[in-house]
Amino acid sequence: MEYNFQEIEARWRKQWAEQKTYHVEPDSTRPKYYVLNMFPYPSGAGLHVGHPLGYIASDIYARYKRLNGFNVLNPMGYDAYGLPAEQYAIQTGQHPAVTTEANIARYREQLDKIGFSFDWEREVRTCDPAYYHWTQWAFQQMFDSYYSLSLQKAQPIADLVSRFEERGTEGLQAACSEELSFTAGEWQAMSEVEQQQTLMNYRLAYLGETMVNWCLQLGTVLANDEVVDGVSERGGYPVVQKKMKQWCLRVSAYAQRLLDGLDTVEWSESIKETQRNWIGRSEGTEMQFRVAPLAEGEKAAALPRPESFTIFTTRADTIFGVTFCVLAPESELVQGLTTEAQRPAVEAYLEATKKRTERERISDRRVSGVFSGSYALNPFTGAAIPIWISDYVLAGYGTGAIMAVPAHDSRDYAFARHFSLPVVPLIEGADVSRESFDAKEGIVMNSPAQGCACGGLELNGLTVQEAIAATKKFVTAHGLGRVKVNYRLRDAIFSRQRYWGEPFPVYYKDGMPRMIPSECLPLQLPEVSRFLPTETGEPPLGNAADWAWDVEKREVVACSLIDNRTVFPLELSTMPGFAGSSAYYLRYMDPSNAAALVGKEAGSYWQSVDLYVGGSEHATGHLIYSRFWNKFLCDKGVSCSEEPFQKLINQGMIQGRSNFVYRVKNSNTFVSLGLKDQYDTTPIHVDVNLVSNDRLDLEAFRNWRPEYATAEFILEQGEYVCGWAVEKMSKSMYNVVNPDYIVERYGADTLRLYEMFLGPISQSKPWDSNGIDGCFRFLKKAWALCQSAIEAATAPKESENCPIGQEKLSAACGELSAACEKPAPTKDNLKTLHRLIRKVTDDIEAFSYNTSIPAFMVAVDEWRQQQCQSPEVVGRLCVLLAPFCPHFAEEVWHLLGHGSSVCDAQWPQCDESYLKEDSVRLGVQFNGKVRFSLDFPADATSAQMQEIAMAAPEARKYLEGMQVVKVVAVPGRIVNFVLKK
RNA sequence: GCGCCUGUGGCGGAAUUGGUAGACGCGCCAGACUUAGGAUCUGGUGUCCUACGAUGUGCAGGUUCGAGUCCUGUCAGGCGCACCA
Repeated sequence: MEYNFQEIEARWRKQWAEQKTYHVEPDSTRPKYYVLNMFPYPSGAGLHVGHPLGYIASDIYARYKRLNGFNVLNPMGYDAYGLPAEQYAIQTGQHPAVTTEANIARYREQLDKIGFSFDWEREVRTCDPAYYHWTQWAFQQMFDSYYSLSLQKAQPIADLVSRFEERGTEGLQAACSEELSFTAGEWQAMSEVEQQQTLMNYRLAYLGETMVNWCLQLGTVLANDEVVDGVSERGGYPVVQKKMKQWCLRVSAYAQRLLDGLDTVEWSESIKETQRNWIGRSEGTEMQFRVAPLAEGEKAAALPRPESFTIFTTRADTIFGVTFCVLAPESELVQGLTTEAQRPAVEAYLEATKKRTERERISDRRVSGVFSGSYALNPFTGAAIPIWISDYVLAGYGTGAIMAVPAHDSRDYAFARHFSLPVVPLIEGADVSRESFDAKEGIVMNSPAQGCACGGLELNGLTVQEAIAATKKFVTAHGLGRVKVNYRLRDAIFSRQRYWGEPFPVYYKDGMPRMIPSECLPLQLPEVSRFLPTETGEPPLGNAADWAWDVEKREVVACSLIDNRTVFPLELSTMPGFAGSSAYYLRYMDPSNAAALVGKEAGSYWQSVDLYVGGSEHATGHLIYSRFWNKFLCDKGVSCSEEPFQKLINQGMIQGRSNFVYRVKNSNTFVSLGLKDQYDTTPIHVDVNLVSNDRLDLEAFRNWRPEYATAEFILEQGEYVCGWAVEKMSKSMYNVVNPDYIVERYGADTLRLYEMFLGPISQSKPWDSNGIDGCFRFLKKAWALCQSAIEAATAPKESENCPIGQEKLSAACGELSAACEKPAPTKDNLKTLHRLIRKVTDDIEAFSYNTSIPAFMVAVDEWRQQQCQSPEVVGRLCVLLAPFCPHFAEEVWHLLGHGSSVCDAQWPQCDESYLKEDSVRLGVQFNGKVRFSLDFPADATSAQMQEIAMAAPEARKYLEGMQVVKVVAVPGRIVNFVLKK
């Protein structure tokens, strides 16, 4: 019987849906396993073949785990908030909710055709109020928390308030925007608004005046990871720095835990490294530099002149090579340290710097700066050194001030050379005449002799590493500064001036934000008259007629009712994309719980994601934010696990493989690839769906576009061969391959098999339809093998003609196969089987699916040669094949007479005894070169192998006249003789 | 500049601990069956040579009886960070 994949797949698709085969509930009698895919944004273009790559890989693992007795959670949902739907809305007026709904329907239809074992009853959508209820709730929890550095844990903000009432900031170790210092008395003397402003400094979700990445074209701010090379990741519009009041999340508080957690998870080294870079921990020293008194006749600026300032350095050992200091232009110290004489120059410089955008700063790295007029005193030597201002020092990192050591820092060096400042080398043998010596290695020299201002620190002769440690110790002991750890990781900006996102559950009273009561959540996204910013430049929610909060009625009311006594304006910005994706994996555990994000029972059963599959492009976005979010929820006792994703697999991107036809210039004639060099041609992208194995379907091409209806072709051997190139998969290059097309033509099982066969999951590779026939052929061969086994099992009763494909079939076949004698598997059959079991089991555990598919092909070929008709062997083949080709396996499983789904079968165990060979053929080498092979007993020892090899007639000609120096015999591998004349 | 990863036939890619490099698939070649084949089946296919044989995993060294695999250097490609002190 033919392998009718369309009929088979449709039937099981229906059956699985009706039987709810993939629905799961917590079950304390079985171990759990949680498999998760990064949920997709439902774009208007639908799925292309790249999307299912990761889904198939994780589905195989999910099914494999289930066959091994695990209770597997494998959910799917949609990251439904996002820019494209909103931009489409602006252009067409179509409400984003409508387009999103339509796109989701299309995605679902496409996903359903591929045979995933998703539990659709657990679907979540980030734009569903029942879902974003908990996004808003988490935000409020962060607002009501601060981070205690002594406990390394988020704590209720109320605890901080009572602490302030008792002791002020004394002894407080808390993550904050700015180090504050006040007494209990001072706290009590503050007005309520002042107290609220003070608390903002500590809240984990806070309103902050920060420099943000502002994108004018998108009309919104962007997080650091959404800006690439000074332009927006989405759209590529310019991004400028702007000071704005925005909601922020104090991600930086968790920097150390985010770093430490990386050592506990099974992620690829490269993605861990990317996160380590992004967190950017650097251990250094903060040192106080006193400011030198003004010289005679100098006039200070009007502003109060600081007595000292603090710098941050990782190279404390180079303190004796400091020849100047540099302040960031934005530093608060600049005003106070600028002398009257230098003021015009400094003002001019600050003005010029402000005008330069981030983009210009990156592209144009000319050395620039200005002298402040003031001098600092080296804390060790007391020497006076000039204080400069330059934009190569960043205000946002460290203290915004540095000590410059031109001999050992390339940026300081460039600056010193440009402004003719002295360079003092400190490392033996370092040549600093042309460039600085930046490496942290070598032996220190040139530190002053005993008896300098801070005598007792002797660095000469130490290695750099020793000198850093010695200096740190000295600095701490003498109160010159402190050891400090800095992180590059910034707080996440959490406001977006957009419509299609989660609204903030916040209203404003006296200019201070207040949370709406958590019982009133979710605060639903209002309707707006238009999706663009308002005329006054407010975010799109400014267009909503009903967007005010009535604190008495506890509901949303019309904006016209705002009186700032009982009715207040609501927040107009919305949350960014990463808000909704930060805790969705928790929601899948308990998707319909109305009382909590995730219930205690569900949470403690499912714990965390065991296997997470998705693209590596989220390394510094989603994968940082959701780890932060989870750690916070873990502190609050909501999440049960410190890390949300235990194992992470990054699937590579599938690129497009474009095809070209070559049009002879000024004609409608197209020449085949091999002959194109004989003509003057223009390559034209041709839709890859008109091409098969790089051969163009001429008829389809003529019908593709009206202008090609009369096309003429110059063929090679009767065929038109197309050129090809690997490019990004995109509509404009006509190289988008739609999975529906593959499913229609070859079936879902072939698609699944082929996507895995394409190469290692984590590698990026182009989609190439050329190989798909090989996988299709394999399934057809496997089908034929299975058919003969089914026939053998059911044939004896010729009178009852089994109508295959009918409903009653499985029951009927069950009786039949029990009644008749089944062909027993031969030893060879079983040998092939157990070798396959071993290989496939090992491969799945290692996510190396691309290598287990060849193993299936070889095994099926072997069985066909052995004329295997054993239902037992074929049955176990079905189970092995079930994760890869579920429809196929299910069909054969039923035809073999099994009543239940193959999904609930048991994964076969490998019987090692079948793998042992009686004898094994090994190469015999002389002087490292294989000369002949011999059969050895499989369990031969090294000594026995030597004996056999030396006695072999073939060996005589090599051993003659030679002296055996050494014999190496590796059982199971090789026998090697080392000979000498 | 710093960090991470990858280099194997015409192509995608295999190769436990160092042990007969190129599994499997595509493509190509030959044959069988066919009125026909973009169907099916069988055999062949790294390179050089008529053959014996030689040679071969980016390049150059090293360790070893033996290296795709280990070590050193180098080149190329990809990714991440990037004036982070």
